[in-house]
Amino acid sequence: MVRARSEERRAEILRAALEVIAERGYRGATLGSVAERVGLTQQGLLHYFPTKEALLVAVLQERDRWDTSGGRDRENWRLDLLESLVEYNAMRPGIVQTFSALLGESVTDEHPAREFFTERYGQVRSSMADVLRLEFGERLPSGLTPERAAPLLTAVLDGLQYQWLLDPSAVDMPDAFRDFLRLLRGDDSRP
Amino acid sequence: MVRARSEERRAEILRAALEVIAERGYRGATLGSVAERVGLTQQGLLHYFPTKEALLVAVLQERDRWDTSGGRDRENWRLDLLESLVEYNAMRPGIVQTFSALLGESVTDEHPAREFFTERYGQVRSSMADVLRLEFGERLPSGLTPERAAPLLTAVLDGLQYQWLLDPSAVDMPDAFRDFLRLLRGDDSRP
DNA sequence: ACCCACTTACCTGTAGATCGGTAGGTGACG
DNA sequence: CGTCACCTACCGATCTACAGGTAAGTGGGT
Repeated sequence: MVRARSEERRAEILRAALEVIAERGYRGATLGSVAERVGLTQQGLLHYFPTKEALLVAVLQERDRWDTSGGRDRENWRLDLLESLVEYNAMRPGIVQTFSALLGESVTDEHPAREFFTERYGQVRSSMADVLRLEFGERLPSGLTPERAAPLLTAVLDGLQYQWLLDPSAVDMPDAFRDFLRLLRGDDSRP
Repeated sequence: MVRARSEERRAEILRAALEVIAERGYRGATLGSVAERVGLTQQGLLHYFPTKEALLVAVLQERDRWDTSGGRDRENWRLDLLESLVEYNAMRPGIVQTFSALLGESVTDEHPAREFFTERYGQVRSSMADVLRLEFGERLPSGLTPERAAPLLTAVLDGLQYQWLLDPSAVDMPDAFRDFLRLLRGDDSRP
C-alpha cells in the first residue's frame, strides 16, 4: 500500500518536473519549484530523487519508456505513423517544449543530458532509416539512400518544433511535415 | 583613444560572452566567468553592460549585424550561398553552439531571447521563401510553393545543427544539406 | 491483541556556494 | 578638475544538499 503510494508520488513528481523544465529548462528549474507543485518541501522531494540530476535522469528514462511502449517500438513505425505522431505532438506543446528545451541545453558542455541525446539521436536516425527503407526500399524517389535521408527527416521534425514553439501561428507543424513527406515521395501534385 | 579602447573592450567582452554561452547556455553563464575571460572583475564587466540581460541583447544584436553585413544581406542570398554558409558553420562549432543553445533555451517561458528568435525566424522564413522563389519561381519541382518550403528549409538547417553538435562524426552537415537541396530540386541522380 | 524493531515519508534547520547587482571609492588621463 | 575605467567591499536572494528529527505505518514474535 505504501509502496503503491510511493510510486504514485514519484509519478506526480516526474510530471511536475516535466512542466517546470518546460517553463524554465533544466538549469533554470529548481527543486523547490518542482516540490511546491506536488505539495512537498524541497527536502521532501530529495527523499524520492537524491539529487537534481537523478530527477533529470528519471525524466529522460520515462520519456524513453513512453516512446518505446504500447506498440510504439521504433521498429514498427511507418511514415504515416510518424505523421500522426507529429499531429499528436502538435496537441501537446508542453511535452514538446520540455524536450526541445532539453535538447537545446544539452549541446552545451558537460550537460547531464548530453550523452542521453547523443545516443538517442543515433538510434532515432537508424529507426528513421528503417522506416524509409520499409517505405521506399534502398532508394528513395530522389535517389537518396535511407541512411542519407534519415538525418534530414530527423532534422525536419526537430526544426519544425522550434519554429512552432516560438510562434505556433506561423507554422502548421503537421501540414509542414506532410509537405516534407511529399518531397521525399517525389510527389509533385499541387497541394 | 580612450573611446577606441572602450569599444575594443566591449568587443572582447562580447566574444567572451559568446564562448561562455556556448559552453553553458545563457542561464548557466555567469557574469563572473565572462569577466574572468577578459581579465576583469564581474563588477568591471557591469561597467560596460549594466545587466546580464543587456549583455545578452548585445550578443544577439551583434549576431544580427554580422548576419546582415558584407553583402550577406538576406535579400541577396541564393541557394548555393546557403550551401557555403553551412560549410562555413561546419568550421565554427563555437558560434553554432552558442546560437543553438540560445534557441533551445528561448522556447522556455519568459526567456529574454524569446522575442528575438520569434521575430528572427519570421524574417528567416521569408528570406528563405525569397531565395526559393529566385531559384524556382512560384512552384518548386515538388509542386510546393516557396512559402511552404521555407519552413522546411529552415528546419533542416537547425535540425542538422543539433545532430551535428551532439555527434559531429555522425552527421556530415554540408553533405546532408546538399542532399536536402537535391530533394528540393527534384534531382534524382544517384549520389 | 499487543509490543517492538524497523522502514517510509516526510519536515525543520542550516551549511556552503554562487549570483546578480549596488555603493563608493581610486587612480590615470585629458 | 572632471570623467572614464575600473576595483574593493558588500548585500540579499537563491539554490543544492546534508543532518537530524518525527509521526505514521509494517511485520514478526508472543
